[in-house]
Amino acid sequence: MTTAATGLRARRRQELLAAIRAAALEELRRAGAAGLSLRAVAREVGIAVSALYRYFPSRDELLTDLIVAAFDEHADAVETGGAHDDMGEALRGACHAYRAWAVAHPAEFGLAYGTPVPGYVAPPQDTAHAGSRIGRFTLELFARAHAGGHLDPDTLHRRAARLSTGTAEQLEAWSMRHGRRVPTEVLAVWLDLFVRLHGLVSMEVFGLLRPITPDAATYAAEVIDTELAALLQPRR
Amino acid sequence: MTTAATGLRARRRQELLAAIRAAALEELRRAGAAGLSLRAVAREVGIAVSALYRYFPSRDELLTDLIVAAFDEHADAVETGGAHDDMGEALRGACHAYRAWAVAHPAEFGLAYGTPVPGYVAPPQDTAHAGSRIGRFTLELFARAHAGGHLDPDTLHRRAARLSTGTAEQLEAWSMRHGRRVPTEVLAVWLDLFVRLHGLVSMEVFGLLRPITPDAATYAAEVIDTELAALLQPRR
DNA sequence: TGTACATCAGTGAACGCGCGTTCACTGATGTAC
DNA sequence: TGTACATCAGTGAACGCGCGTTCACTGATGTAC
Repeated sequence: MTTAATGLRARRRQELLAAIRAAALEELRRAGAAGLSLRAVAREVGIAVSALYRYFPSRDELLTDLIVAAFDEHADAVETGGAHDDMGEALRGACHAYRAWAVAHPAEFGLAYGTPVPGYVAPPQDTAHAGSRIGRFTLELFARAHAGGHLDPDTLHRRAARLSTGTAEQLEAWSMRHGRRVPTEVLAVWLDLFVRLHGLVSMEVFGLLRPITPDAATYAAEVIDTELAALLQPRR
Repeated sequence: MTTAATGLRARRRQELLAAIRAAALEELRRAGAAGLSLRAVAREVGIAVSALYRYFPSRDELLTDLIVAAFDEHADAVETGGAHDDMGEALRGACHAYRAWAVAHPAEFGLAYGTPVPGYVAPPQDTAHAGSRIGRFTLELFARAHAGGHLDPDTLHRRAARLSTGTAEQLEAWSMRHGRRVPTEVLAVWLDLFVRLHGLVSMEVFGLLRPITPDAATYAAEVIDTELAALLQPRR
């Protein structure tokens, strides 16, 4: 007799899986990726250690799961933040969401984008898709902004003037691989913005900005404004 | 009877200390900061574990020592790279040295600037001085470039227009603390460059650029060129 | 609806391991005279 | 220069601990008839 559309066992399994993930995140925050311990996770959930092996075949698989989840949540946040019809608002929203999620989830951010965990290599087939979502989404924003004539031609020209053929080829290969055809200099300013934003956020999250600008939120807003002002058409 | 100006014991002590540091770096590369183990270090040096306690009172002190050394070596590299009379060359050299050292020493870079080691907090009085050397040196370069009229006034004006009073106060407090009086917008473009450069380097070192631009060196040179071109007086 | 059997989730003990730190020790280096 | 003593660097065993993973088990959930 099936008790419901999805059986009692299946439902309990989902609940416990969620509890395990939550406890693992807690542990990640407390002890870091290298210190994440199955026994501590089990203790927190209130089950035997060995029960974890019904959910994850090894500690590394649990780590991979957390990494993929971090990428996905971060991408969800950026996509939500970038959901505007006005292109300027969309880009601003995406940038601020990128930062806001990272600041609110430093441990997950560090896990996904920080010092690699030694002795652990994330299997690319698992993480590649989730890890590239933000890149694909923001590139799509740039493509739309460019198509709509919102990008400043001077900025594009200046960037094109410094673009090497080597970089151009790599950028084009990447965008092709993700099915988005876009002028090369747009790809270049897209990556430039990304790099700057990531530098800003990782310096803040890892505490490197604290001695200089303790109130990093204000500074972050300025950097995003300055960068977008240089990128977007002055008249709008 | 003293056998030399610095006694036999003292000399041996220095040698063994150097060997311990070298082995600890090796271990850092292999196992990461969280996995750095005194026993493994002792094994590699070929001494008993307990002997390490004659050199470092605890594992954490050894970590602190490595962090300070990383900051210092990085700063040495940047100061050497920035040693030019021509201000453009000096800034370019410093930026490239910043990146080159990081790419050549990924483990040390990650230790100093990456995900914090959980359960370990570097004592500020030990790391603050070494950790701020690069900031102080590059700010000095900016101050000289500005004094010599090498910074592009348009860029400075544009940046000043977006500068909040909050950020301005924090930046000025920092520069005062390090005894360098400089116009606020110069401080702002200095930090902007720093953030961008750090984003570039940490994305490369942590492998985030690999899927996009596998040949990161070429892209890095472009970013540095683009940024400096916008910063420096067009005529030179 | 009721019964007999199969599946499967969670248990608890055990394995072998490496860890940081302490401590009483020994033998070599350094010092006073 | 030679001797007696003090200092100190390195040893090796021991401590208590937490770890990932395996395995035979039990009892509850699900299925077939």
